[in-house]
Amino acid sequence: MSGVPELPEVETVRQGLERFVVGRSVADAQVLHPRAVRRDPAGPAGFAAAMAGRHLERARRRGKYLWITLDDDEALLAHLGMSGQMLVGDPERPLSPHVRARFTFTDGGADLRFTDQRTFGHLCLVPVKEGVPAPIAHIAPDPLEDAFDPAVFAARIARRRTGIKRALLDQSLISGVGNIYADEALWHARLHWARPTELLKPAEVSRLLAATREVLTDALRAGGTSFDSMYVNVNGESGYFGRSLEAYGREGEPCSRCATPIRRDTFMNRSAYSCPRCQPRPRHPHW
DNA sequence: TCCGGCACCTGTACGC
DNA sequence: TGCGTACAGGTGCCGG
Repeated sequence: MSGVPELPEVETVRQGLERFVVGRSVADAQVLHPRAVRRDPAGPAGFAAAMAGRHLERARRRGKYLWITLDDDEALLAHLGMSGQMLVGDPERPLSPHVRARFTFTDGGADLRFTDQRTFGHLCLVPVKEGVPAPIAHIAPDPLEDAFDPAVFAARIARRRTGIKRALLDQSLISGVGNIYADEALWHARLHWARPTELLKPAEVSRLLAATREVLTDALRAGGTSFDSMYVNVNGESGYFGRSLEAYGREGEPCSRCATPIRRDTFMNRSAYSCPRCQPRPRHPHW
């Protein structure tokens, strides 16, 4: 199975869309699985009809959301979910079983296929207000955007009453951080995932933010796929699998700083990996 | 308003 | 071998 698209992979996809589909006009749109457009009030037929003939202007991203602007007021919004990919290639090639939506273009060139094994991803045609698609207006900027304000982030963290990892995963506070990079950022910042947000020192919050930016930036650099031809996958498969992770998925392996075995805890029916020595458990954990 | 918990989905790994 | 179950994950939604 290929990896979950994290922010660096989504950015790679955005760049691929910018290169291969932006500037072209949709001839025909097909929805092959209704769940792919479940967030679109127009439904599969309405979505497909509304996409036909549209000109694709720019590919943009916030956190793990992607959108292609269609004009000043509307955009095609996409989330890759757990397994989504955007594939660009020969329009005559056979349809693979997990293609959920397909777009052909008026120039007759390569088509665009949204494939998604586990169907957590989705597409929808949405209004844009002040440069942001309406359904994601509640999402905070991601830490690599100019719009991200560290002071606002710190102030909001201080008002929270929860654990720091939960806060890192809350897209309304900071977007684009998933389970993997949350654990990695916390390891770099030497903070335990259950540290109560309201008790974090300002220096710890800024350390965490710096670590978050660092892991995302490193991943972006390592995950940058080059697109040599139109017929490559516009996805981010060379993402975190190509890098060494310090905490995530390393239960029992020695911490690279202190050699203590990495610990795995159950967290939100999932996992949290940390170094028991570098990231000591707080006195009053917020599980 | 804030917070925690769960539904959604399917391929893979593992135990009996 | 084959079956059943646990697990992986982000996000929207619901209830307290």
